[in-house]
Amino acid sequence: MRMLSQAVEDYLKAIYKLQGDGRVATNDIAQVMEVSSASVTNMLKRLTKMELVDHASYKGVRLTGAGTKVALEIIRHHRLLETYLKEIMGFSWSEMHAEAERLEHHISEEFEERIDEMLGFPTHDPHGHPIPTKDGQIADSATQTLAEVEPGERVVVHHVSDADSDLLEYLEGAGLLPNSRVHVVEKEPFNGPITVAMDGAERVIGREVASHVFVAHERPFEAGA
Amino acid sequence: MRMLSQAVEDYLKAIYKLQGDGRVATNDIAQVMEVSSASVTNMLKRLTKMELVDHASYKGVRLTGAGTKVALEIIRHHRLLETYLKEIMGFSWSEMHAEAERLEHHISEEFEERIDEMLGFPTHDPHGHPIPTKDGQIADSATQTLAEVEPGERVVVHHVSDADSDLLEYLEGAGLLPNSRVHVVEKEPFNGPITVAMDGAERVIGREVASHVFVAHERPFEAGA
DNA sequence: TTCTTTTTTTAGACGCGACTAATCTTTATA
DNA sequence: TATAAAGATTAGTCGCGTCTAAAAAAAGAA
Ligand SMILES: [Mn+2]
Ligand SMILES: [Mn+2]
Ligand SMILES: [Mn+2]
Ligand SMILES: [Mn+2]
Repeated sequence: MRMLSQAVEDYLKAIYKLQGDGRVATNDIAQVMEVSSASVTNMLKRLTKMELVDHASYKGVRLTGAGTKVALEIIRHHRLLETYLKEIMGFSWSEMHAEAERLEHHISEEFEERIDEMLGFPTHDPHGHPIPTKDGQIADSATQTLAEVEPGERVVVHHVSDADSDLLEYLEGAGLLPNSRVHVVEKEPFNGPITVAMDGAERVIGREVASHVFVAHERPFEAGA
Repeated sequence: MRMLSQAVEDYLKAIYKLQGDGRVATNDIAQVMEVSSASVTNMLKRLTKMELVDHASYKGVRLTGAGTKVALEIIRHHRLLETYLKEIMGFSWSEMHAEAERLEHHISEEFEERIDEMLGFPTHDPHGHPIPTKDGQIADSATQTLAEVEPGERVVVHHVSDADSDLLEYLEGAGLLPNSRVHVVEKEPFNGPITVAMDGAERVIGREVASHVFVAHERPFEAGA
């Protein structure tokens, strides 16, 4: 396997994250990568030649087996790095993400193994995202958000969105991080605020915030594979 | 200050290391960078436009103040990383160097500060090379090698060459690392082997090896600024 | 000083990864 | 179903960082 560029790796990662069952649209890739659609088409042609994706003109794109493997490898780097930067080096949520976003492309397998070991082979990163194994296995994530939970129900935070680090700071302050037990006490109508209880203490949060908190009804870290 | 590419940073570092008093030759840069002379000329033109070097056609090149600052910043990253990788993460000599060579271009100032702090603000890397300070101060290195020391003299290893990691493994086994006290017992003529005593135990090493071990007559880490 | 060798630069090319503008294909709407 | 809008691709350009081959300049030898 020849050396892949940072750009190639980031495209594969983006496609992986956009790709559910079906195929991924050029425009969607352009949006998350913050480049023009023309740039995406150009890259897709090259990724196709490298047999990392399967692209049919005007019909979207899908990762091949090889492409998936690369994407998962980069995601593994990213999540191990995030965990290491936060747990061992004391980075904040926002610094941690930005740093991992760059370093994920530049660490060696040796480095990956060292931090994995130093962290005690973690299965999830600080957001609660599953860390792919070295051979490309990955647990699937909870899909229900706290905003969808009915009053009276008790859930456990599985993972949180990694999109907005200010939000993460807020969630940390509110105690809404992976593994927190949450009891939904009340929901105001018309997308109104939600009253939750954690460790007995009640707290009111907005519906918007709640929609970035993903929950499960059982203990989350036993749930996945 | 805009973002500089890895290539630009590595050129500046190479020029810094080649540059003594005078100017650096295109061919010498080409050799250490392992690229063609034409590539070097091309890069020198661009570095000149960026005001990082001062290049006169056919007359060699010198770093400007700004160029020196960048070079020292990268060298600081490199040496802090080497120290961190070896001391905290348990990398070997060869892995440590290769890893630092890449990561030096990709860590943030935040990362730099964290490892500096975690290491207790070291002044020298595992080779004994001085680590530039954040504001670009650097201690100068010893220039006498163990091969030049006369029998009967007692010296302290200041630093070792970082060129050959097999050699470093050997030096580590022999106990010839920075701060080791060495008593030169005997030197065979015609570039023959040198007998040294360390902690009482005698050992015979080749002249070639000895020429990669730089020594001082006083305690080295008190000597520099 | 003149010729030869070495060093450096120039000229022209290439792949990467981005861009804009124009065009083509597909999908939605009237 | 014809037309308009949205989505995707093509065409052409650019800077980066590399290359080889050829030309020019500097240094060394006769
Ligand atoms: Mn990235
Ligand atoms: Mn994450
Ligand atoms: Mn480097
Ligand atoms: Mn070093």
